[in-house]
Amino acid sequence: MSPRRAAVMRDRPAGDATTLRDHLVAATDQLLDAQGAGNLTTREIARHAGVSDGVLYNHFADKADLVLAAMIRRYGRLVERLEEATPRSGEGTVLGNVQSYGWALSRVEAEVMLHGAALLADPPLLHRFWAEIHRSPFGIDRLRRPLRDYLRDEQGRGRVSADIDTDAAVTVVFGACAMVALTRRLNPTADGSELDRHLDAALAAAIGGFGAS
Amino acid sequence: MSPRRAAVMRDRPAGDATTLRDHLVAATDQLLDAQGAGNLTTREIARHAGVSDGVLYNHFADKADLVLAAMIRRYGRLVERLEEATPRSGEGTVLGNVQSYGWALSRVEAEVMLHGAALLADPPLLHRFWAEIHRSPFGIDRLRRPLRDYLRDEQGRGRVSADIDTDAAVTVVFGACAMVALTRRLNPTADGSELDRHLDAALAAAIGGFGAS
Amino acid sequence: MSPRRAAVMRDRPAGDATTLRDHLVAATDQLLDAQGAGNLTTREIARHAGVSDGVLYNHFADKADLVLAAMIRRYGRLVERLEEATPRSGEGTVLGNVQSYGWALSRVEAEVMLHGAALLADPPLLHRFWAEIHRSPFGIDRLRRPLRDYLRDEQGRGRVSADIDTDAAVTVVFGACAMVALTRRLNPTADGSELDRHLDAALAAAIGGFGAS
Amino acid sequence: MSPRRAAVMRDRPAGDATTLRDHLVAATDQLLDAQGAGNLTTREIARHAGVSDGVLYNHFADKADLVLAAMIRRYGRLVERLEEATPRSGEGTVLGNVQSYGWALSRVEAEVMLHGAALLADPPLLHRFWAEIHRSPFGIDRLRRPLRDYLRDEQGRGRVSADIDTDAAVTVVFGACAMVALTRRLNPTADGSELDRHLDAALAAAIGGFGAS
DNA sequence: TATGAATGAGTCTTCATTCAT
DNA sequence: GATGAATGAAGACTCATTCAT
Repeated sequence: MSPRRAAVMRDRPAGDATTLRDHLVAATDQLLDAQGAGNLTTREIARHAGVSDGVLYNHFADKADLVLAAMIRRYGRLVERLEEATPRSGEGTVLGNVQSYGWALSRVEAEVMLHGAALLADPPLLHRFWAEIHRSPFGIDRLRRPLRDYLRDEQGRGRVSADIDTDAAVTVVFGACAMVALTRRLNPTADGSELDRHLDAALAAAIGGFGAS
Repeated sequence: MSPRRAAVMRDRPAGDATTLRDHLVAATDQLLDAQGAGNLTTREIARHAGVSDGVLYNHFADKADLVLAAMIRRYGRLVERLEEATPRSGEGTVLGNVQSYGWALSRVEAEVMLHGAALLADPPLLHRFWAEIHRSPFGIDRLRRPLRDYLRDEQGRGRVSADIDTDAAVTVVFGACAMVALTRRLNPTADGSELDRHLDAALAAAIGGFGAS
Repeated sequence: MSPRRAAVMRDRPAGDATTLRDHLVAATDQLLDAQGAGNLTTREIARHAGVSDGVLYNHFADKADLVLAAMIRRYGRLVERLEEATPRSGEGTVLGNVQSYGWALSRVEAEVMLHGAALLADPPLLHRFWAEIHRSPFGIDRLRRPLRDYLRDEQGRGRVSADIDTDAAVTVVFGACAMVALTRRLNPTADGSELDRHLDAALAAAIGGFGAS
Repeated sequence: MSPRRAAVMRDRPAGDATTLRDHLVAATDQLLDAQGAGNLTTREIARHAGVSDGVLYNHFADKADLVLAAMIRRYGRLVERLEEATPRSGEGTVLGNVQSYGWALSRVEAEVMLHGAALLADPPLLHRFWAEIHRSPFGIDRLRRPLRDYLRDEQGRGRVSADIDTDAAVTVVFGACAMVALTRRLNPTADGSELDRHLDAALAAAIGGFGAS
């Protein structure tokens, strides 16, 4: 005599432990991707998830709570994607490694930018997101850690200056990639490969240094 | 002979040529600052400007038109503020110059970020903003030009590597400053001077280069 | 299992299958009658129907859609009422039959006139109404058909001239009745029975012919 | 030291006695023709008249007052147009005379119908119109009088049955023409000449009579 | 627990009317 | 009297949230 399951959940294979809550988060995540956070109605989410308008409130305090969960899920996915792109120290050249990591990073940033913008535009939601992120292991720092660790490893191998503040270097790389990502967002019609070359040049400038020796 | 002026404008000193249109833009600008663009209603704007609900439509096609005007005004102010911070080539050290410019830039970016986010979250508005911006001299490039020109001047003096792509270098500086600005936005309670030191370190890393010689 | 019903519908007897949609159409129909279509607000409809302002949009695309449904309902009722008044050929006299049908017709026309006016004043609505009407069997022709069939039957019996265009005759009868209906509408205080006599005279003139034999 | 004249009125030739009031009525009349009475704003009227938004209230109690004046003017024009079409008794045939008058009448009715509809849809305005019309010589009866007088003249000549109620006959003719006018309005794409033939047939049926002799 | 229609506060926008100039 | 910007009361419609079933 278990409680009623939503229609969508009833058709799932027996072993599937996906809860309706997860299902809602996943559906919201997809819609977030498709149309940004601004024009997202609870009705659309319910429709897209194949459930009734009201269930949402059985699993989340309010709409913001659901959107928040979806954004966190999205953040988690992006972190994983980024971790896969982490270069291995000692292989290739440092510049090549950072550049290829930069390409992946820039794409992740372009993707995160839209949702980050929605967050920035909604301070209370941002605050909740921020608090939630820092509860998970490493917090926001987990995003930066792979590159920092890589740079430190290369310092150990003598391929990166020993007297460099690796945290500062990470900021430089993340920043350059973010600038290119922003340009990509602002100019959707821009030549993508030209932006890639610009990013390569920027990372080369940072790694080589601008200062006259 | 002439129609009446809005109640708010009537109390102004005789010489004040501020139009109600300007007044509305200024009021919107202030509210934008105080609460972001997402939760901004026409009624709030009218109330804050001290005028009736409908005036807005005597001066602007619609709400978006007013918000756009306010954002452009804000953008113009920021550009000017930034131009004042442009370093003079040949004086001090390149690193010191870029760092002090970076502090100003980072603050400008922190300020622009909130409204840029609203823009990013509202594609049609972004499109109109973008078109409007590029109609003014230099367009968005005007933001980057002062630093690029400075770096080129220093190249001429032999204080910046001749083989550096100055556009790429600008991207690196803007990016690092933007990262710090973002952190500032995300952590309003963070220690500002620590962020300043981090920015100095990042710019030093970029200018000096990370790569082991 | 099922969602709740509107407060108004909850008090209905168990067997009552009236939907809220029907209830809204009926309420609109009544208001249309009471105050014409020009000054009809969605709030008034909701208030008069005893429901909240927003329900309307759960059942209709927009206000026009609801008003249209109400008008079509009204049109259907009138058509039925008119069909009941159709004379039987062979009985009484042709003049008497047409006159008594004319009385009914004139009253129907007086009633339809107000809403027809609203329709005429709102071309897009008129267009939708027109399209909708023609989807139902017979379309607008269904209104004219009973009288035309009656006249044809009488032609068969030799009680109406064989060389008469029955469609033209229908136009004459409908027109005379409409003129009287209009007068009724314009002079709400006029003596109704005098108008009835005038209508009788008009139909007598048409059936007898004006021309000197 | 006469009062200020509106800009539009200043350019008129010296002898032109047209008042601003008349000018406003004429402008409204034109707009009424172009876009019906429903979507008519005071701003549009003022713009079209080339005057300021506010003058209207120096010459009329409110918008309805102005629209009313325009409708009365329009009514007067139509009456005149119709009077010009009055047939002369004794000439041609009665049927031919009534048919050619009918064509003119039907066109006048088609034109009046749209504004009449607006009137019917706005009872208070209708009431004022009605009162105003009856203040002018003959009132609404002036519209019917020419045809009635013609029929009476023909009765005198023995070309129309002496025992016909000419008022009733006028109702029949006006009605048939109105039906055709309505069809014209409802089916803007309909074949005009087919409608003309239908009207001819209807008038022939009425004048000849339907009843088997 | 799921359902989905009902709720009603809130949004942008229009427009007749007013009134200082 | 003329001007035209200011006024503010509606209007249609949206949508997060509730709740009887």
